[in-house]
Amino acid sequence: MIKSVRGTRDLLPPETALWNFVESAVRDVFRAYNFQEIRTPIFEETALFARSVGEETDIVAKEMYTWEDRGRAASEKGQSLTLRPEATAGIVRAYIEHKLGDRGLNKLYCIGPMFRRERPQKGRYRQFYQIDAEVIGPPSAGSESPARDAEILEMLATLLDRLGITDWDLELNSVGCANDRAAFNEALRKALEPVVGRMCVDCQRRAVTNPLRVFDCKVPEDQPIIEKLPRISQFLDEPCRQHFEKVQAIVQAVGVPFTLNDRLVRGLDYYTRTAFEFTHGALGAQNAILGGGRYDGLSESLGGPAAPGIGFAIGEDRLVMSLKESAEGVVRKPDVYIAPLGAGTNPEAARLARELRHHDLVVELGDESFRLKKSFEVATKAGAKYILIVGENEVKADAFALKNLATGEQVSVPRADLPRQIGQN
RNA sequence: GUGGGAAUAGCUCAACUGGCAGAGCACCGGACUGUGGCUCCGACGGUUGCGGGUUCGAUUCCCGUUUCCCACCCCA
Repeated sequence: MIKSVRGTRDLLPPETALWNFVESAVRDVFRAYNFQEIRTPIFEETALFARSVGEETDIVAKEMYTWEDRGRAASEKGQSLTLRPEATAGIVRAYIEHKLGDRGLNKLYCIGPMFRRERPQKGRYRQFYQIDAEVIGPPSAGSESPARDAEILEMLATLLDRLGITDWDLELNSVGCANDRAAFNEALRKALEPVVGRMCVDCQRRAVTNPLRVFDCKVPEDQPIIEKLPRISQFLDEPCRQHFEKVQAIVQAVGVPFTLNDRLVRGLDYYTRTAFEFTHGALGAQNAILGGGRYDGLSESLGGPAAPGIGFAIGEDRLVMSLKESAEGVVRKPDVYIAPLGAGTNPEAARLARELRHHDLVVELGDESFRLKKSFEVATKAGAKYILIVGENEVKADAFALKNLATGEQVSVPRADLPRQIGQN
């Protein structure tokens, strides 16, 4: 038997209703902030991700689905292509390619699948779904303003509340600009050198490969050492420091609670200044439900105009997972089950179904070969509110037996009154 | 990529130290010929993930492999 490949999965009903619920809430909320949808290809030239996400990141170094395309002629070599591991790079590429800044398209969102070749785990798949939004534009459009950072954060708080996720926590930090980070990294290496020998084996490795990750260490014995390490906040230059303070002031003013976390670092090369993460308990090691930050130099590094931006990605798989227990009854059950009864009643039943569906009712249609008992069982199992019996007597009278399956109340309803009768409650 | 756990009916899970592979739910039929849910009865359902080994005999023990889960790495 052929099965779905490692790290991929089928999304089945009724869970798909939950996905649609999430996505339509997202579209509603984003619309209120004047975001518009963009759909970019799910594969791009490999170079795009290498240059934006960063050659040295794990994503690019070992987690991408990359292949060599066929050339135009059989003998010709094709270009290297990659399934997108994240959305920002493609959106910024489209922004540059279509000069979206000149068209005033500064607020974009995208919902779709991403691909990373990681070891699968709960809430971590090789094809996973992200909801992504970006504010990007020329500095003259205010895209560099702390007001944009704050607007994004407030929008996310609104979205999570709207989805019924109440126990979230917003963690906020600034990772500064490139210069700040270089100075900080240097200081961090120096500070680690004399103490790293007393730390856990993981930290000893991190100190060499990725010193920033030392801050993620959970070993209790290491905490006193980590507490004394330099923080990025001490290395922010004056513009970055002011920017971050203004972001906090606005977020505070609109009443969105947050925690400063100067251990919060981002893995992708292009991030600058504001970095944030919304977390949610009960998701195991994958407690981050969404994350994002500013990427002021990304457009230029891809050969585009100056276009500061800030964006985020929501892990939709995890979001849906955290919604699962709380969200019941998202599926719309049939308003009515039509039960044709006896040979030759199918056509009349089909006519009735068509009429009722045109009235925006959800209609399930049985078959004249079913015994009435079976029709009742099927209707009940489907969760229909009403069952409509289309038998010989009814067709002759042009009035149909309509029974409320919850109350057991049954009445004869003239054809013309059916939509109104069924549409009630 | 590393370490650990798991895999048995559509679903959730049993099966003692190696001895006929089972239950609940679901599904289908009947009791009940144009009236559901409840109840009762019956039927269906399996290459025990896959491949090899040990054994008279393997769901059980061993080796390999695949997938899922947990934790790393990393990240949304």
